[in-house]
Amino acid sequence: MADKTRTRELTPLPALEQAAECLKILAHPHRLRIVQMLLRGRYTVGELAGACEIPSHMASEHLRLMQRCGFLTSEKEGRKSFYEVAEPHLENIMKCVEARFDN
Amino acid sequence: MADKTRTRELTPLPALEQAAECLKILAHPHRLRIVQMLLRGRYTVGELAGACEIPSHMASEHLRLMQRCGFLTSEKEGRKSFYEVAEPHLENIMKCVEARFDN
DNA sequence: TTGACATGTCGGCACATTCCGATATAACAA
DNA sequence: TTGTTATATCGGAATGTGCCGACATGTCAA
Repeated sequence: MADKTRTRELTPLPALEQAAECLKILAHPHRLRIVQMLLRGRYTVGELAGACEIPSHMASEHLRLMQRCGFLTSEKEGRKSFYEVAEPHLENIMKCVEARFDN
Repeated sequence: MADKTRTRELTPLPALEQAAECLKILAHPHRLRIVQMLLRGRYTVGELAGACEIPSHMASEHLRLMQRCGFLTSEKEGRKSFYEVAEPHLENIMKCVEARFDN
């Protein structure tokens, strides 16, 4: 085991296929903004839609997509739905994105 | 400036659009493997194609795509082309992916 | 009840992406 | 030269995604 950096095993292809699917879901400006907001708190569909400047039924579709793949969870309160982050690794990936693209 | 964690500015939408384009390019199992290998060394099209188990002309297309967006650079040596990583942030993002999807 | 509001779902058009065969170019060997 | 190897590029078929209008559901207020 001379040089761990060079000889470390490669991630198996099936795992990379999973990773690619998750990245594809994240790879959308409105979904990135939604995740960024939800990492800071709990928001309704309408609030997230407003922040993305899109109609709320489209925010609802993005949220459904991210809920189906385990990124988010939701809770109904009256006629509002509050969403929050369910996948803890989103924070790290978002930090990478911010480190590269903020300012 | 009470709570930096909650009140930190959101990344502006144009920056998130750029981020989404980069993530979309990364969001492919063969391209992830290529990046993972190139983070460990310098490889030819044929070597990368072999590792991905795809024909080399398809590896060539993935490499061209990642070169156009600034992820990679290439150098010709005889009839071979060696590729290497040009965007330093790829290492961080790849670490996030490995932390979540390895094993 | 009626009406407004918040969210969710459906159908379809437009566009992008993936994959592949075929072909092109350029380097090397015989 | 001819043939082989390594890489790159083109065109098209199949598939996927984003976006939008329209509609459905459920909640609250008057």
